[in-house]
Formats: sequence, C-alpha cells, structure tokens
Amino acid sequence: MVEIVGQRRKRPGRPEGQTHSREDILDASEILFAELGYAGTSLRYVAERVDITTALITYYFGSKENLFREVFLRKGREIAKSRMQGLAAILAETDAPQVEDLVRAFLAPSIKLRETRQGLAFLRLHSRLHMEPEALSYELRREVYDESTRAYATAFLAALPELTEATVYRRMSLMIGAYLYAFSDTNRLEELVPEQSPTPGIFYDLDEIVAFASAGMRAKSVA
Amino acid sequence: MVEIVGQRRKRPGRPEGQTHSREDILDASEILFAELGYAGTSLRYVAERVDITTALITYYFGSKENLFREVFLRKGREIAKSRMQGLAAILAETDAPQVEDLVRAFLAPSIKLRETRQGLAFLRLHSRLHMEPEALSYELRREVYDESTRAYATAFLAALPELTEATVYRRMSLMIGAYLYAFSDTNRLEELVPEQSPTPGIFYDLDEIVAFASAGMRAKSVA
DNA sequence: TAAGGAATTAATCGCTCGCTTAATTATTTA
DNA sequence: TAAATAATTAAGCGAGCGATTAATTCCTTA
Repeated sequence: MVEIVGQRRKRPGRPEGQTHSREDILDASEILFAELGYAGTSLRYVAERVDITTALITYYFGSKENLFREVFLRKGREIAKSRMQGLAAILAETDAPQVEDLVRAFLAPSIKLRETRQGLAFLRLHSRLHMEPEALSYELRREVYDESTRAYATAFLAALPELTEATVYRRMSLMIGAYLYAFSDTNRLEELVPEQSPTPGIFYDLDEIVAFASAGMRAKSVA
Repeated sequence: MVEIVGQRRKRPGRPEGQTHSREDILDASEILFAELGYAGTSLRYVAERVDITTALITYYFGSKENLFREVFLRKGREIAKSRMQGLAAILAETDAPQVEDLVRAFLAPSIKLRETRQGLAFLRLHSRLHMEPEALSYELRREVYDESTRAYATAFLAALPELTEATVYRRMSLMIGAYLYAFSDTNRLEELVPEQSPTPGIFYDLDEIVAFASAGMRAKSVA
C-alpha cells in the first residue's frame, strides 16, 4: 500500500474555514453544460471538477434540472438587464434612435461576455439552449428575455415604420440566430479561413455584426 | 392472464417477406436526434419507435455514433449537392451573378426540406449539430459542407469585390446562423407574435430571408 | 459551553445506458 | 435440397446515471 501524497483524503463533515462550493459548482456546470449539453453532462463529472461529491450538488441545488436553471438565470438575467439599460440610455438621448444604435445596444451585452472564459461558456450554453430540453428551454427564455425583446421590437418598429410588427420580430430572430452562431465559436471559421484574424480565436468584432444585422433589419421589404 | 390481442409477440429469426427496418431506423433516429439531441436519444427509444430491438440497430449500424453519422450524411450530402448544382446553374447563365441569386441558391435546398416532417427534423438536428459531440460534429460538417461553402465564398467574393475573403466567410457564417435559427423553429416566434402568419407554423418564406441576408452581405464594410 | 444548524462524505439504491452473444427463422445460393 | 447467409429476438453484462440517507465535522448562537 503506497500512500498518496499531496492528495489527502477528504473526511466527511464541514471543512475548516470558508469555502465557495456553491459558486464553484455553478462555474463548472456552466462550462460543462456548454461543452456537453444538458443530457451529456453528468453530475458526477461536475462533482469531479469541483472536487466534491454529487451529494453536495443535490444539497445545494436539489436536482440537475434546477442546477441548469440557476446556471442559465445567473447570466441570462444580467444580459437582459444590460439590454434594458442600453435601450433606456438610447431613448434618453433621442426619440428617434437609429437602427444601428438599437442593434448595437442589443448585442453589446453578449459580446462583452466573450471577454471571460466563463462568459464564453455561457454563450455556447445559450446557443444550444434553444434546443435543449424543450419545456425547460422555453420557460427559461420566456422568463429572461421576453420583456427586453418586446421593448426592442417596439423601438425597431418606430425606427422602421415601413415594416409590420411581425416582420420586425422575424428579422430580430434572424439577427439573434446570426449572433448566437457567431459568438458560440462553433462555426469552424478558423478551419475555413486560416490566419484570418490578428487576434487568434477572436473572429468577430461588434462593429462587423452590427453592420451585417443593421443592413438586414433595413432591407427593403419583399411583401 | 389476459391475452393481448392484435399485438402478437414477435418471434426471433428472419421475418417473412421484405422489411425496411434499416430505413425505418434512420427515419426514427432523425426525428429523435432532432428532438432530444445526441446524448438525449437512447437506442432503446429508437428501437421502440420502430418496433424492433436495440440489437438490430447494432446489427445495421454498429454503434450509436455511426448511426448518427449515417443520419446526418444522408440529407447533408443532398443539401450540399443541391447547393453545388444551384451555383453551377447560376454561373452557366452569367459571369457576374447578383448577391441575391447566390444567397437564394445557397438557402433554397434547406428551405425545401421544410416541406416534409422528416426534412424539418433534419433541419433541427442540423441546427443543434453545431454543438453536439464536437469531434463528430466538426468531422461531419467538414466532410459534407466545406466544398460547397468554399465555392460560394469564391462567388461572393467576385460579386462583392470591396470585401476581403475573411469578411466574406464571416458574413456567410452570420447568414448560416440566421437561417439555421429561423428554420429550426425554436425561436418561439409563435409565442412572441400570435397569429402572425396566414399558414400556421410557417413563419418564414425564402424571399424574406434572402432579403435580410443579402442586405447583410452587401453592408458597407466597417474596417 | 452546550445546542442547533451548515457543509460535507460514504455508501448505495434502482434505473437506464450502449452493446454483445447466442439462438432462431426465412431466404438465397450451390 | 442442403448449406450458407440475412434478419431478427431474448437475455443480460458492466458501467454510469440522478438521487437519497446516514454519519460526520465545523461554525454560530444562546
């Protein structure tokens, strides 16, 4: 029997001093849900990453579904709040905002998340959320995003009076699809266009997506 | 003991006459992978839908991963082929095609799939594929789509000479993200805009997406 | 300083997973 | 018509799943 050094066996019971297991679990889950999806992520794997047991996850979150819910709401609410603040800032300056300003304010909170590893994980998680367990996905997205989406739709409608309300919503969906795909970094751009970017791994800047999406929003209606 | 009527127990061994179990398995898998994702779909569930045992799935496909591969390649190759034919048809008519024509030819094979239940399932599957088991996803997409994507990129670059090659690829990615999100029907448009469409459940027509994406491709470059 | 609560592990339960093996039956080939 | 092959089920293996329970230890409060 060889004793394993530097990997002292944990004993049960409350450890000395303070821990941050709850936050650690949320962080690790965010990354694993993003990489492996909801069904593909096991609580055992999360526990291993955080160096705890699965029972502790149950202790804090009750169930896997609820863990996912908390992971999603944590950053989702932040994004929604930032979007609302961005819109309020625009409307405080002018009654007739430009399409570009609206698009930029809508997308900026997401692109900001890309600056951190955890934020990037969230964007990927989010990008796959629109397919994940459907009932859960719809519920969470409704709770988090409906209010801000409707507020922007109203503003877009004012800025683009020749469009119908339904067309505005459809085009916003196209915009959302575009940025989710671009920001989730699963588009294999690095394979298709080698050495295209001065900063490796960063393919888009906000201006470029704003230019694309604004032009799309403004496109002459075909109906 | 009550005998169950009309549900005669299957005996082992080759059944009389011809069957189409292999195709049935592919069809059922396509729908379940689309609804539940790769990790979320169990072979038992597929087998149940087709009314066979899981051993028969292994018999035909070897493994779950390989089943997914065949499901994806079946329609993916069709799409890629249609795209190449569409591009060839355009280039046969003119040396300087319009952006709109290229966008339309690129997207048409996908929107055509929406006409059938199986095709719609494939689009959803495809929409989530960009996240699924990553190694597998990248391999399949490379195999199926790289050739046609490069061919269109060349054509776009000729039609939009003020853009760099890298920008063309990035914008094509935005276009792809937009149509995948729109076509996968997970955007909750029906929740956000009630009774918006004359044909329930059909939210987009090709013209609308072509208008949006073409305007985006043409957007004045910000660099 | 005793009691109660908070944070943790060990152990394990019942289920479901992908996959394999052996047996069985119908069809095709020699 | 006998042998080979194709198509199928029954049974079950080992592994991993989410979740529960009981025990344990530390911290806070009375």
